[in-house]
Amino acid sequence: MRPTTKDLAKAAGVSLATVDRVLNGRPGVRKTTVEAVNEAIERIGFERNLSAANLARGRSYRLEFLLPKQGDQFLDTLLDRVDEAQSAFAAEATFVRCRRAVDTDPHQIAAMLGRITREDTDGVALMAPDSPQVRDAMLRLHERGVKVTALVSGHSGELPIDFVGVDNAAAGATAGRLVGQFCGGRTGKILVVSDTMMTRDSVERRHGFDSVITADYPGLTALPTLETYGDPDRACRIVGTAFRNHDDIVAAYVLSSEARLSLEAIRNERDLSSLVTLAHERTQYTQAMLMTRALDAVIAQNPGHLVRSAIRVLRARCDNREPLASQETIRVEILLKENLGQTTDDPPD
Amino acid sequence: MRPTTKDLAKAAGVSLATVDRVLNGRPGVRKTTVEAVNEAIERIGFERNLSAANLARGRSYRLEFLLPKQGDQFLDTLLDRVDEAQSAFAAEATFVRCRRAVDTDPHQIAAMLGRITREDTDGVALMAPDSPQVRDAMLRLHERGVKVTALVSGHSGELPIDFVGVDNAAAGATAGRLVGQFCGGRTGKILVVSDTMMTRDSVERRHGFDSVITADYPGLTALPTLETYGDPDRACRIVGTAFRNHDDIVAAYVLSSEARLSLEAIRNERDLSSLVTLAHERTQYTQAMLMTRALDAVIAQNPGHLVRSAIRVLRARCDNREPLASQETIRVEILLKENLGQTTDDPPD
DNA sequence: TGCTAACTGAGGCACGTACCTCATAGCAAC
DNA sequence: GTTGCTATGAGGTACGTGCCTCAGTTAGCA
Repeated sequence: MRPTTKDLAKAAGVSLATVDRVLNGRPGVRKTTVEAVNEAIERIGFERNLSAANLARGRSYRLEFLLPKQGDQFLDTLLDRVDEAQSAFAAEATFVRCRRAVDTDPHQIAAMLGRITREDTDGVALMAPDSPQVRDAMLRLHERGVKVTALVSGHSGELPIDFVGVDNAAAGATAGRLVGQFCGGRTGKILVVSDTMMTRDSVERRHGFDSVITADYPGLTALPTLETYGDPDRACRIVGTAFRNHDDIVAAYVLSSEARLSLEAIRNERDLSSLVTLAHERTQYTQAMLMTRALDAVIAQNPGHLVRSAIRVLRARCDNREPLASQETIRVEILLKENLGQTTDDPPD
Repeated sequence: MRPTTKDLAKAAGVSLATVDRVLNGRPGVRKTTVEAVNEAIERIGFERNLSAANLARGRSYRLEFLLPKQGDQFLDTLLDRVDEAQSAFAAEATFVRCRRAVDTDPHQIAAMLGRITREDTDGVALMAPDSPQVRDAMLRLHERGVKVTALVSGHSGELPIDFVGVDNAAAGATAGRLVGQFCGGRTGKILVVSDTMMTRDSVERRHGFDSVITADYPGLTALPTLETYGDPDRACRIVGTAFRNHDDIVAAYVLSSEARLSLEAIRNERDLSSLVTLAHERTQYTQAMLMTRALDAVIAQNPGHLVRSAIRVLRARCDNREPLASQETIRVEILLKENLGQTTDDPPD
């Protein structure tokens, strides 16, 4: 049988009350006594029974995901995973809500953050552009005692705020390496397209991508990033112009999480299988494109893991614990046709 | 507040005792009453409080990992992860032990399995060669009421036994695709090396690899698998012979989880950076080789996830639940220098 | 020496579920 | 009407921890 607090009390030669004070960091215990209890913990190998603790505490965590409204497929999967988490974590007294910003306007998002209070929310996971207004609102929210973490895309500056997502510079570098290798010695230009460069993830990916290409593939040149702003007409126009200006485009890299718009614009101009093409995030669309080999590879992050990780980080913060860094690192995944797996939805944690 | 069993009893118009009988599938309840309770569960959205249930039940799971003794690095990481799991799952009344077969001999392993009883073990995760003796012993163990799952490498035949590991055919196919793409149109032979082809994972990887190479890269030919049997001298000898017999080797693929032996044998003959090289599993060695780009890519499976997944599957079986298939799929990971991450040890779940 | 403040012990209730016993109601067969 | 059976209710204890109160002890200080 595992030792209980009772055993611990006996072993440390103190009462249950004192054990309780030490275990829960409550005041009113002499230093020497604290040490005696800690020594006894080591000695008899005491481990808190989490089930009992949770039960007794009756504590609950009210968490909120705040996501952009734009309807790309990656976001849809993310929403599905939040839904899943909702029921999965309910058994652990963790209640997850999800709201989508009505607007991508930073002021709007900042205003939404401003309306959140400790009364109804313990923690917030936010996916939003990197702007001063948003940063400011996050900071104020944090000061009001609501725990905050950035999701998928980080924020500049020294914020006392966690980040749950991939290392986007590494993701970009990975894309760079794959494009470089897949081009196999060919020389020419690389088309780089994104919805917007307003988010930090896009900027970081671009940097990572460039660093590999310029260092190791002198025959390849990455063109300046084209921004579609989510507008199909604009996408076709600027992509068309790029192809007219450069007749030696050998590869295309779509930075942003919404690949479809950009890729379809490119497909208007060229047969995708004649180019080396890379995109981000596993969606119905990118999976289908991988299967037909119109896409050569996809750089992805696991949405389910993102969501669960954000929840774990926020819960840890609510308990004033440090989140386990190693546990919460999100991997940069590389997907080919061959390792997609059977399922449409994202695999495990 | 979440509804409790008491609320459920009231809602269903029955007593707590009956609710308990229904929830735990105990006999002595009329069909119509069972239905009434189930209806009430739906209606009021009752969810069992796991913490309370575990506490009250005081149930524990005694699980055992049985791993081969040979000391390759992948196995070492796996052992580390089992150690980690040991403490991580202790909070959930799950006690994990780990033994290493004293011998790789199937009879020996079968004998070890034969000695396991329900008295001290609820479930076993086994990593062993695919042999009739082992299969038989697994089956008998299963019949004795001990839950069994195969780890990393599966077993042929229709066993009533779970498998936790990657789809090795897909892993091989992924390797094939990468080798093909990285060769970038070059023609020649591919060296394929393994410790042994006695394990099912090696055989499946080879099949997957061949299927992609023959289908999509007619200029490349994969040579017959060289088996080192873990013997450095033998490795050097057979690899040397291969290079003497074929002067157009452009790539090398190491099938087995121990890459070092084979790669060093190859390094004796050629500068690794002049070949496209792929190996399996993330180890200190393969990571270092990736960093120097002596290896072009590594196909990996997450050891931490393997261990946790095996534990979850066994626990589910102990409770006569179905494991959540989607949750337990192990991904085929592709590692390049760029997406290794910072940490030496394996990341998250 | 007394006083105060900090520390400690004893005990109890609560959390939600599991599992036990015992009583009783209903029903059917003889 | 007795017996035997099943279905159900009522009530209890237990699990290990959190958190509370209150009384009692000790240490430090004037």
